[in-house]
Amino acid sequence: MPDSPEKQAPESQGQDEQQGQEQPPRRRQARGERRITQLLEAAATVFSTTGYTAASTNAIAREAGVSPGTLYQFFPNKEAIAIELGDRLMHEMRDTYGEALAPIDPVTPLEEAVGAAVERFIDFNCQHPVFFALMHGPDVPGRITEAHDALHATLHSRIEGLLSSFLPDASPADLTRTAHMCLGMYKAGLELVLAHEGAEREAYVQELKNALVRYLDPLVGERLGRPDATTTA
Amino acid sequence: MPDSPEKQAPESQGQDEQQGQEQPPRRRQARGERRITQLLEAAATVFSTTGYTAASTNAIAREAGVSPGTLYQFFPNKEAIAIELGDRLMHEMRDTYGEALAPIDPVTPLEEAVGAAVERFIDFNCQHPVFFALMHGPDVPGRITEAHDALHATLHSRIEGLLSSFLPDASPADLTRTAHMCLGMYKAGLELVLAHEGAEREAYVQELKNALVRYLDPLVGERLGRPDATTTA
Amino acid sequence: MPDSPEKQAPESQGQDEQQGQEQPPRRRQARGERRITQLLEAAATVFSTTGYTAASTNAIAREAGVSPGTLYQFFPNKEAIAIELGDRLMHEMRDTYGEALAPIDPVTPLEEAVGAAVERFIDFNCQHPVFFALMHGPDVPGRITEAHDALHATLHSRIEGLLSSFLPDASPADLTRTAHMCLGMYKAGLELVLAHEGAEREAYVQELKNALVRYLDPLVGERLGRPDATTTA
Amino acid sequence: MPDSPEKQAPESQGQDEQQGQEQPPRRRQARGERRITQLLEAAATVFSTTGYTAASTNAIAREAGVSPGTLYQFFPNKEAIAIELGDRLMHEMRDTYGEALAPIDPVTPLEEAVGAAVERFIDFNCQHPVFFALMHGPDVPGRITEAHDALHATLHSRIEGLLSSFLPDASPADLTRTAHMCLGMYKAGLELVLAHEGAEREAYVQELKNALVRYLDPLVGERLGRPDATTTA
DNA sequence: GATGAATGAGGATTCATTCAT
DNA sequence: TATGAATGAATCCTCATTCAT
Repeated sequence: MPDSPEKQAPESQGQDEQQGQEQPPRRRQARGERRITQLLEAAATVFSTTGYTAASTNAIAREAGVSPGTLYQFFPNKEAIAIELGDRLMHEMRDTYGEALAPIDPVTPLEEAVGAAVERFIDFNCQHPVFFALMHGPDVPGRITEAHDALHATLHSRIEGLLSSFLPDASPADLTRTAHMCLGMYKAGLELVLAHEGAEREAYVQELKNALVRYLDPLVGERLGRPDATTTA
Repeated sequence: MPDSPEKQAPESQGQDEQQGQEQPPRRRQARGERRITQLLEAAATVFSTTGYTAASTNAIAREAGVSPGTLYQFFPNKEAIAIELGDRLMHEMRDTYGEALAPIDPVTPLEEAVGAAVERFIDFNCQHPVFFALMHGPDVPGRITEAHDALHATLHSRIEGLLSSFLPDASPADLTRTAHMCLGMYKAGLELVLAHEGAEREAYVQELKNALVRYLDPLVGERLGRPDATTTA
Repeated sequence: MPDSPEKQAPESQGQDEQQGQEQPPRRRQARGERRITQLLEAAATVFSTTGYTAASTNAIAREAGVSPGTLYQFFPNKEAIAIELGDRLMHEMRDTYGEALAPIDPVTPLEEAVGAAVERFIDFNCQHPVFFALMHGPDVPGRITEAHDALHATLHSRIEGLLSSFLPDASPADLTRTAHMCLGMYKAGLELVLAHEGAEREAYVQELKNALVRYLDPLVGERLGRPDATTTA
Repeated sequence: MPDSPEKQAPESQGQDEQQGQEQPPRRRQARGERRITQLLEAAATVFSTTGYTAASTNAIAREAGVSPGTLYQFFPNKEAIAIELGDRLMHEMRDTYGEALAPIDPVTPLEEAVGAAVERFIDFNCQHPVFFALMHGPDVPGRITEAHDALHATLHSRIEGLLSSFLPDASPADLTRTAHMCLGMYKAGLELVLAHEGAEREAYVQELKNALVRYLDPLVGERLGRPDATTTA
């Protein structure tokens, strides 16, 4: 993991520290920050192109136009790159869409909320194709991968947050489960959406929305005193 | 499929070498057949342990207790192993559960049909953990892998077949799309199911069933002139 | 060779040896001989296709339609195959063209003799493309290869024989040297001839003849009292 | 040529690391350059020992005393090594003997010119035994190898250049053909020369000269108005 | 920080050869 | 004889990582 924002010792060799910026060490940080961004962008490209497992650190360095040594000056290994990349993605998602996946007015109809969330989710993926690669991660279920897991956890908690306003009475366990199911459906749907184009893609988007709305609808029945809500419980 | 084109299988062979020696002149094929089975079992283990991408042919050979050369006498490469493995899995699924995923009596309620299919699907996966690894395949979306694709296609067509009896009026395109969605939901749900145990696992099984039933229910409402389409309860 | 050529190989059950051919053991030999021929033909194909060094015994066996084990029943290794192949080629050459490369009437003009020899040599090569492969052999000069050397020696002695009638007064050492030069030029020319087609090929054939005639002409000058044989001095 | 595109060679570097450090910032390239030289020398040894086809990259790395990985940092494969090696040989030949194989004074007698060229050619080969290995290349005629072809083309064009001053009136096609023949004879003769030692070697050298002179003599008859031009007939 | 050279174990795959049947 | 399975060392090449400069 790259140096956390501060944490940045002036290190050795101080020959160009003369010009009086208010924080001379900042300079260093800025350059390092640029390198990191550069590397992460390269990693994003490589991950989405070849997949996480098959991606090589050398390939990432090459794509970034730096030497392998440089890469290892900022990241201790491939995993760390993925983690940081996931982190930044999550931050960007938060910055772009706010704390919850969608601002939920309690009276927003479910379809609308789900529809908006799906749209945003897909948009985000189209702008950041790595997202998909990281979310699927190394193709083994048991193998726990920090990067993948962190991303997953973040997404999960966001969805949980979103759902909690729709399902205020659900038990935590149920909420967690429902959020997992939604995330799973999201991922599955996303794969189908990305695999198609044009009208067919739109059809899959709609299908994903349908699946989610229908899945959630019976659960939110109690909201606003809807009378028919008979669900699994 | 291993490259030797004879394929004169002694009929009665299962996973082990019990079968008697009816045809002495062809005994050595039997040894090869056994090796193939053994290699495929080893591959299954390795694939499920490390994932398809990270699995190495040497690891498979080692797991099977043979030399790398032996593996290559039967399979030209990793992909071929996966293909054959997928093939055999599909055959076994067919042998176990019949041509369609479930025999569908037109009056079978949707829940029942879906429930049974899900149960079987999950059972099958528990008995053949490779299935999961093969279904997820290499972690890149674009990269087409024959093995993965073949498996996918087979599953998809089976689901389509199953659905077609429920949705006799759906257009082919809709049917295909719906089947894809179901398969995606299946896969997503399976991942969750396998990630849990005991009661929690059961809860996820139920959740998967719910998701599928609710997704499909509005589509099959017209079946048998049901006017009210109220399902889950 | 009583076995009909159908390839019916009943293999290891010896009940049909009763019918009294005059030499029962002959049977075996005949079959073996056929196998050997078959293998040598396959080897010829593989050698000319991939070159001697890159040719593999497995490939030869496959090309011959037999198992590797069978190949090793007749030849102890790749080298032995090449040797036998070279041997048979030499015999065939002898059978086809007689003991010397050309029947040399002492009054045959040099051009005619050389021309005929070149033609035959090239014809032979076109009918037996392995010849070229074997003659070039493994691409190292020092590495002594029995097959290649035997072939070379045979060719050399044939050329020597041919030359001796033209150069009756040459010392053995000179004769040997001249024969080596001729063989070298032959080989070099052959390579060029084979690399071209049509008219260009013919031009190279002519060029090869020219080179040889001009090279030899001064040496045979004394024959028939030709007066002009002044060469390099 | 090794893949690093900078190539900012400090000019004065020979086989060893004498040159001073004018450009400190680029010193590490020098190490790489040294490695490349070292690898090429090792390759030269291996190629001449085992032949191009049988040479293995691992053997080259071993001979150079480095790990296989290091070799691949500079060359993508065996072929590339051969190409670079051939390139450097051609450059060295040019540096040593000038642009044409020999500076041709129009009045130089043919024997003299050919004799000098042959001497140089053979000397060069004795100092660079790889040359032979590269020139013979992979032992299959059809298989085109860049390295071998490049070397051949260079040599051919040099010979063509040399010949053109002797045969100013020859058509391009004839010139090309004649050059090919000369090169072929050179190669064949070289093989014989290298296969012998002492006086016998000298005898072969002489024989090669004879063959070439006699081959070319009738073609250059017209030069300087020599009236006696007796050619092929 | 930055470079690029270096590593060596490990990847897939092939091959000459042997062996049980 | 013939088969084809088996071998294991050797092939080429890649990769994550380290290190001297």
